[in-house]
Amino acid sequence: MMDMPSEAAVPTLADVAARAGVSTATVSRCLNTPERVVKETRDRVLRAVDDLGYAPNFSARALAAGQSNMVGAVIPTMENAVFARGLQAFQEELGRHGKTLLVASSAYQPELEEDQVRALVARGADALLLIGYDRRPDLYRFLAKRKVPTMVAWSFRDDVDYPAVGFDNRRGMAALARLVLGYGHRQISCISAPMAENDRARGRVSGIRDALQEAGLDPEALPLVETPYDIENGETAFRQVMAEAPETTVVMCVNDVLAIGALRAARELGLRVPEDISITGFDDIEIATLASPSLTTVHVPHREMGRRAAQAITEMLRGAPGWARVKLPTDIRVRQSLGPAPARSAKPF
Amino acid sequence: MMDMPSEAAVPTLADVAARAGVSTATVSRCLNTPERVVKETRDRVLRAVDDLGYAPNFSARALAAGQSNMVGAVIPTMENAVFARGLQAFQEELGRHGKTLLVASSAYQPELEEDQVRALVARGADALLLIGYDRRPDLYRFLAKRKVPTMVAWSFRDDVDYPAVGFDNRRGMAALARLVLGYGHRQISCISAPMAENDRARGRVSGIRDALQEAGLDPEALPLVETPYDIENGETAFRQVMAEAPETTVVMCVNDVLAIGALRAARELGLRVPEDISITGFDDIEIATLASPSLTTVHVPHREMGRRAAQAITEMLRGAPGWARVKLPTDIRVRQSLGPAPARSAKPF
DNA sequence: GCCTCAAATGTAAGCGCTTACAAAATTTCA
DNA sequence: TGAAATTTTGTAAGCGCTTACATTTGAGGC
Repeated sequence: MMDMPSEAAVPTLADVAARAGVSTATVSRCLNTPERVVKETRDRVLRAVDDLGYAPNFSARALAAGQSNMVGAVIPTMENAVFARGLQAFQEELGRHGKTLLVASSAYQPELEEDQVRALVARGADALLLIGYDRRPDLYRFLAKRKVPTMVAWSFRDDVDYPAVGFDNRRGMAALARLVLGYGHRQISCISAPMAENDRARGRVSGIRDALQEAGLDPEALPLVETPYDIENGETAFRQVMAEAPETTVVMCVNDVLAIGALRAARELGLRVPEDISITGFDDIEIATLASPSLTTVHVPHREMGRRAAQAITEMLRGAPGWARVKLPTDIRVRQSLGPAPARSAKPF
Repeated sequence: MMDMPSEAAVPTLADVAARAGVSTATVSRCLNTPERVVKETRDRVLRAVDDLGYAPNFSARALAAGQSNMVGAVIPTMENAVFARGLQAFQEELGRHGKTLLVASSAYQPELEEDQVRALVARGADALLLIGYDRRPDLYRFLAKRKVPTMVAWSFRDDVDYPAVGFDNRRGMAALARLVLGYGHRQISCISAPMAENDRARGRVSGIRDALQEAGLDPEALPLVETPYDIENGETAFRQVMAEAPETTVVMCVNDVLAIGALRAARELGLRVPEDISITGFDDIEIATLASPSLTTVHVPHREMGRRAAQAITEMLRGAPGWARVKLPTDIRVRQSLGPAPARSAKPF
């Protein structure tokens, strides 16, 4: 090995051109628009490419062509499975269209998300995938000014005219809440992620309230604890809920991770699920089936969402007219953690 | 909105220079080596940057400077938590050093991994993080030729002189196997991921054999089923193991995901864990604690590995002498899924 | 006050590629 | 058969930035 004198320098387009006896323009065309080059020349060029082990320099290409074939995504976290599955599908589909995915995570911090977005744009991302709608108008303005096609995922609102591939968090949760009510529960409590910067959490909580209202219950009376996304926090929150609203018969969590925590806390408190108390989640990630008892939750078509998002972005990049808006359906997976409301001795009779 | 005539073009270094009344070189220096510019000028330039909302074009920067400040990582899969946690830490630490992470996944396919590596290099990755040692010499040669500093993670071998941050898969598993033997088990079976292209799986299986040998048992007699990384496959494999070696008292799986599958299959078969059969995993990902019974497994310091890998790569990039080699310790987490070997009626006595 | 030397800034040459536009080669058709 | 139309290839001008090297400016010493 020992550092060859030089020679071994990385080959460039010009080297290929020289070896094939053509101009750099022709080599470039062979690589990008082969049909515009006569077969004989093309073969010669491709042989040179092979011989030299040439690989294009994407920075140069991006600079010259004014586009990078790279799309960026900023997700709240890489640490759990919520986004992993959808993102994997997103990446696969992008790959099919010759594009690369550049992922960044914001750790659920809005300022960090802004930084990451700007960084991705600076790095030349042709388009962006963002999670949910909640962010400062500034950022949207920046994106519009730079003309970076952007798409929202994991959320879908009929009333906002912006490219999106997602589902209706509110309706999905409302459907589950109706089912819960159907099981006879009247004392519903809720554990939510912080709602301030998170339209998905907000939507889900609203969904519960919608169902309460329909059932003639007071939506504002819903006992609610907010806590960051984390199993441990789910445990703590469950304890808090049970302390504040001991008559609770079902705890609806806005995501599976919190629900798993709640499940664990219930066990520690000696409460049987679902005999003594029911618990529900949202997302239907892997742990929902693994937990025991397994978790009743709202299923989200993660992979399809990723795939559709990639297709939509590809179309936007091709300058397709109109805004891609795809609303996917969610459905409910009834598992062990939800049961009929117990008759509570604490209840007045 | 409606497409402003032009004007709104993205500002460049030259625009900033013009507005600040300096040369582009000075602006560049303000951004990259501020200490080489006198304060007064610097302030003026930075104000111009702000006014214009200038953001550097990284493609151009990468092209001109010959380095991208981007490091790539190719992991076998994004779909489960094994790599997510470590990668998150890796990314955070890189960010601290002003570098960005570009992730690609190979879906456990060697050819795809090669493609991804080449793609990352073409995209200008300054350095690469790869999982495990197993890959064609070709690729290593390519990397050496292009002089891309590369580091192996999630695996560590004393006998291979290559930058690595990992742990000794073999020793880690051997330790667990010794513990298992200590519980009185003599009929050990194993479920492994495909070992052909996966040195981690191979190492772990060897670890079991080491312990068997020490205990005076025949390491070659170990019943072994290989199957791809997936919960369902773990279930199937468990059934297969029990069919082929019904006297088994403990099934050691080379990772938690397969172990979870085994756990589930055991339940379906009406076997109590750990009373009738014990099951162990490797990795200590989240589901290990969530499963019920919880999983006895080998704990891997994922976050620290990611962090250290980032530090090591940063050093290599700074041209630090020698090869960064960090071997991290693993330890055993004893949980419910491992119990004493049952007295088997099938045993001769 | 003048000269030396260091610090600050400017000049301009690329980095490797794409792509208008021009030139050359080939085909078409009267 | 030759001019026009068409296809293929070449020429060269950037894309936005960094960085040797040249130049200017200012400080310090006598």
